[in-house]
Amino acid sequence: MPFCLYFDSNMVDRAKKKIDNIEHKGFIPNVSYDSVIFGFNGKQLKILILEYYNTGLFALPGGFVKRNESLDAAAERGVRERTGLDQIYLEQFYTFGSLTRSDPQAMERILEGNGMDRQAHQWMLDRFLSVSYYALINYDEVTPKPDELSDNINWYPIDELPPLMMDHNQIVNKALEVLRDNFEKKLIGMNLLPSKFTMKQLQMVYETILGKKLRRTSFQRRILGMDILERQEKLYQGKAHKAPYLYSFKS
Amino acid sequence: MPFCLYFDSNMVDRAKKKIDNIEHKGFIPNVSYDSVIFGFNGKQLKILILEYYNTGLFALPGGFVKRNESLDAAAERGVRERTGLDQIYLEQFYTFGSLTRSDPQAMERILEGNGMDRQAHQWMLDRFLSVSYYALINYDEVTPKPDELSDNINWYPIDELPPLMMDHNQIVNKALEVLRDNFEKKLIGMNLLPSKFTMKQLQMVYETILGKKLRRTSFQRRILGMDILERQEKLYQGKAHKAPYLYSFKS
DNA sequence: CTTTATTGTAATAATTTGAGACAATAGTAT
DNA sequence: ATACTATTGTCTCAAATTATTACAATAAAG
Repeated sequence: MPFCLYFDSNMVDRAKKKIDNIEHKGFIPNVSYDSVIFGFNGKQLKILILEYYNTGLFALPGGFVKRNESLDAAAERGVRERTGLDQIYLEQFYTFGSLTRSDPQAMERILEGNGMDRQAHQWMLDRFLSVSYYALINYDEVTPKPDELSDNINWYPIDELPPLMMDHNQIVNKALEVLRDNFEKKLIGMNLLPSKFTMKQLQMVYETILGKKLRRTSFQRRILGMDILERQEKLYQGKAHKAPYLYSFKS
Repeated sequence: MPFCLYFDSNMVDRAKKKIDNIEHKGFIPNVSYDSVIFGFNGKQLKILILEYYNTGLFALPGGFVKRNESLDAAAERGVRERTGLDQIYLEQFYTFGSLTRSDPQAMERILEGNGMDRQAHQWMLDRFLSVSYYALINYDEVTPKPDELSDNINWYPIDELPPLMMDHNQIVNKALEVLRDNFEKKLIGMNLLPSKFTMKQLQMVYETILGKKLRRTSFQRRILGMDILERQEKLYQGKAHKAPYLYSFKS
């Protein structure tokens, strides 16, 4: 079959645009984002994991960056679509770009499992760099929604994750590392709790994320000393002991 | 001029490869890296800045990621090419992806200034995400080398930077922020010094990066208490006072 | 009205950090 | 030779911070 071996730059432009339309659907090629969405159910730290149709493959929620969309906006859009929440605490933490991270075979299985045309989505089989974000959300406010390619989306405790596709387990580990590093420095614990919470709940969050027991009195004194909490009404839990105060974060 | 409006996927593949060769020269499109290369001359913290031929434009050293090269390897290659050094302390710190960061006009000036064909390098005028790294190197061991597009490469004190193109000033600011956050936590000060150094030199590094004076005695006690230094021979500087010990980092 | 588990805060002990003090030098000046 | 000067390494004691214990104040149950 004859094919033009030389074409002028005008033709190149047009061909490129054409191929972009066919192949990338207006997305930036070779770049994706993945998000590690953390929630806290009162006892355990959990993250949202997708399961793709008919494949048994588990993955982090993620997606692609539109040509006319900022990177942050793409990640925000993704988390909003999965959780239904606006105004999410979201932080970029690393960009993964090893040569071995992409897995075209797994991607093919996902396309097949969804009955999608392999050729029309060939660009998805290419190498991708993943810009990774973590989000902290209020577990109780969320009804997770699967994406177009997936069956299922569920909370998994971070120490009971299934094997994830590609390097997603590694991404989760890095997210945890960075979260722990940033947790005290940036005072972001509130994002995992409802707007009003007890000191005990806050302490549980800290203990779970830092992975160690904290002394109740020191914790209370330290947090109150930071002058970031506002004391609200008492919470009567119907338990036979002193009722705790509720607190909310200032500003 | 007639142009094929529909082509089968095989043709798409071949066309894409062809266009990649013409346009991206084997690089991943829409992704670049930039590096903030820090050095310490004994008094000031400096970074390496490029000046492009005939444009008056200043920029961070950077480049593109080859299709068969990991992201980290690309950044390492870049820093190695600019500094001549192997085994560099290099850390990825953020990926910049706003819609406004790319500046095709500036890019055109650079291509023109270098007498390069605008059409053949049109891909460079597209939108780019920049994965940014910072490097800490031993100032005295380096003879910086300009890249293919630039005239000049020079050390600039971080508080006397010229206006840089695109969002590069913002990238430097973020690098400084992250460097300061990581500095004590990761004990990376040694990378800015020769392998043997005095306590005073190390203190100067800490003071410069943290931006505050430290108490000599407390600093010495704290650092020695960390048990990360090995004491070496004394350094006779020909000065009329007690000679300091040299230290090196353990392991 | 006593008991129980938990909460809020104060008091005290332990540890870390700050700020001087001081002896030991390596060269210079006398 | 001897005294002088600036700097270094280390020690001591004070100040501040953090850990641990103690204890009174509940809210509901028995």
